[in-house]
Amino acid sequence: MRSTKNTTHKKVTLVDVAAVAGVSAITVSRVINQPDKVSDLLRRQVQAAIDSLGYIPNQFASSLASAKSRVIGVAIPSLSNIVFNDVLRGIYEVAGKAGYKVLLVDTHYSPLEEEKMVRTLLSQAPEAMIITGGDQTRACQQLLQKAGIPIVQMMELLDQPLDMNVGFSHWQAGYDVVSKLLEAGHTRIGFMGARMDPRVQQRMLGYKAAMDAAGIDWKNFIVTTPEPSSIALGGELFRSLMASSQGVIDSIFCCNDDLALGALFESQRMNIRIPEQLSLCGFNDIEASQFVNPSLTSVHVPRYEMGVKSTEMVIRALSGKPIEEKQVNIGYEVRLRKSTRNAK
Amino acid sequence: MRSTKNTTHKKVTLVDVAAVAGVSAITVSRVINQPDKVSDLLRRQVQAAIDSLGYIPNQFASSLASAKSRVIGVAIPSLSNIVFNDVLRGIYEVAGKAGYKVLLVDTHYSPLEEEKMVRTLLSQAPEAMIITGGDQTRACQQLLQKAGIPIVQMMELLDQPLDMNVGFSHWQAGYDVVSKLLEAGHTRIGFMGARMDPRVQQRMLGYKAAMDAAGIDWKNFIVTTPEPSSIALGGELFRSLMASSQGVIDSIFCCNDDLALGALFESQRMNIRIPEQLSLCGFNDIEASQFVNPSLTSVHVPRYEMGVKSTEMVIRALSGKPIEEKQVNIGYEVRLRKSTRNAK
DNA sequence: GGGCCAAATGATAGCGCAATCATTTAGTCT
DNA sequence: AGACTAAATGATTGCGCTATCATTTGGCCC
Repeated sequence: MRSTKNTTHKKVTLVDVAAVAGVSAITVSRVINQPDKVSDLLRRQVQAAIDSLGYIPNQFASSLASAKSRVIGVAIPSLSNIVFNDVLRGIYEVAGKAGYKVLLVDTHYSPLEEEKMVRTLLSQAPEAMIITGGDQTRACQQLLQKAGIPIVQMMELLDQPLDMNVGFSHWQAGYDVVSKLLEAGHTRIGFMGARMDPRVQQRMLGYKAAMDAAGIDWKNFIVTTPEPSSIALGGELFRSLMASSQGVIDSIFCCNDDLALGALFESQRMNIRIPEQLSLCGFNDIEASQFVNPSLTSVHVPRYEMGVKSTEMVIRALSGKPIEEKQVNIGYEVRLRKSTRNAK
Repeated sequence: MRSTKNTTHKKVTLVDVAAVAGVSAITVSRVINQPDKVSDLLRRQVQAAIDSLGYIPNQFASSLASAKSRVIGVAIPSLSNIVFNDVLRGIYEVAGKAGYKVLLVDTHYSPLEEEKMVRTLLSQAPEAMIITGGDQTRACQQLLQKAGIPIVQMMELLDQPLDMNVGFSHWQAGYDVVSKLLEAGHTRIGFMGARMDPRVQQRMLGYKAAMDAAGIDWKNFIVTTPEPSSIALGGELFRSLMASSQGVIDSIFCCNDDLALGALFESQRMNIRIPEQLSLCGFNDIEASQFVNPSLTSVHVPRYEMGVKSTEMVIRALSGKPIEEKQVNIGYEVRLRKSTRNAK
């Protein structure tokens, strides 16, 4: 493509802008990065040159020279799981406002994949990282620690965080759910689990602990699968649990709301009345849970707030301000709704 | 922090690796970027040095020197709307496999925000862009065109794409839905719309066109709101539509499944029987629609495939191969389920 | 065995910007 | 008015890497 004008298609650089504005390159740089260090007159002049040339700074050059990327690396285990939507929204919200870009990767619930992704992320020289949970490979943890940047591990409370930690105890939440069901007079409490990632495992361990504490044998009350969770799968697991438990169970704790909704819809098709014949409890409290009929008892988790808090913490760490608490318990709340009855 | 070893905390560079491996810097660079151009011996030697030093390449330096970012910029209107999850999954999948990073921004359904975000994105020198729809500001379009990189506008079919385009006709889909309802004997067809972004507008125009073609007055059959869509809102709009239409409508076309589910759940609470008293149709065909009772008639859209196709197209364009079709109609399918009855 | 070619490796330069330090200008005080 | 300070602006240099071209090495042919 030829151009008769002098507007070649070569990239516009700082120097070009400086030439047009009749100033030095560094002044242009200042107009962009520290506008208050430049006089009004020059600032206007330079801004005009920037606009007329359509100048866009080259972040690579900038980052290379300043050793600052303005990037926060984020690793989540799944893009399909809507649970992470809200977390991401919080992260993007806070990061964006503070002038940080977010580089997001999906680890597909695999520590090995995660290690590879973290490598990729680190080569972008992120100024901080937000990652999910604590089951990184040893190599991955070393990489992260060696990076010497603020790190938040989010979603669950960890015994030995790499750096900072925002989350809640999934074990305790599982324990609490079962306790509530026991209080309401249930005794034969089933458990449905899918994907079985570390957090689901914790919920299940909480379930088992509470059952053990109540002296109830749970051996025939559990169905799990490593498959990714879905409403469809919830229906299947429900059928399978009803079959294997010979129909004696009086309630089910589902490891998440997808499974619980699947179970609920399937129970409707099987003409099993919820909660009269069976109480149902989910986890995460997604929007549908509140509106489905009967409304679904679930564990509400402040996901958006978790994203916000995680991001605020890394940004605070970057600003050099002291961090009050390296570990933040963001909490949760068991919300009893109509899918669980009082069986006493 | 002092270190007695010679492993200072200074960043490890290519030169350091080269020194340890006893080769020149450029050879290390080749081991990383064009391994087959280096002899086995040296490659192993260098790899050992890389591993022992924990070297991670600095992408900024690399990108600056090579003028290649290996980044694809992606702009979507909302992180909370699960519809984009599937699209993103497709994008990340294909991009990741081809060695591209994805830089994602959320435009909050605002062209102005989008323009700002596109600016940010462009300063990262993405090699290609995937953006949503066609309602960019004029300035934004100019920026994009000036960037001279492959661009896909996805989600809807556009009359004048900036470059490439992957999507389907929301107008036609709206028209088709109403046609099916008419065929099934419905005449008083309502419309519920939220957010009213360009694609929802198109669906509504399709609805109106089909109603006009059938000679049916739709004036009192429409409720819309600029608020973001949700199940809760679906319930509210449903009540409002039932009130304003004086209960004469025999079916409702909801602009998406969230609204439809909200309407369905609310109708259950209001003891309105679906589909006996009222047919209900959604849009997008999210997973819940298939499993809710009664199952929800909806318009199935290949979202994952849309993400995949969009990304494949930009990558193909980047590889210099010719593009068969600059515009791809990804299609859709009206899936009739139990929430719509045959009223004839 | 001399000459030739391809493969392997290296030396040099520069990508576009900001850190650093140097210089100029304007402002203030006595 | 002179001396000093702060604010504004500029010159130089290098961030870590890769493109480009130059050089070396080894293999092979007649």
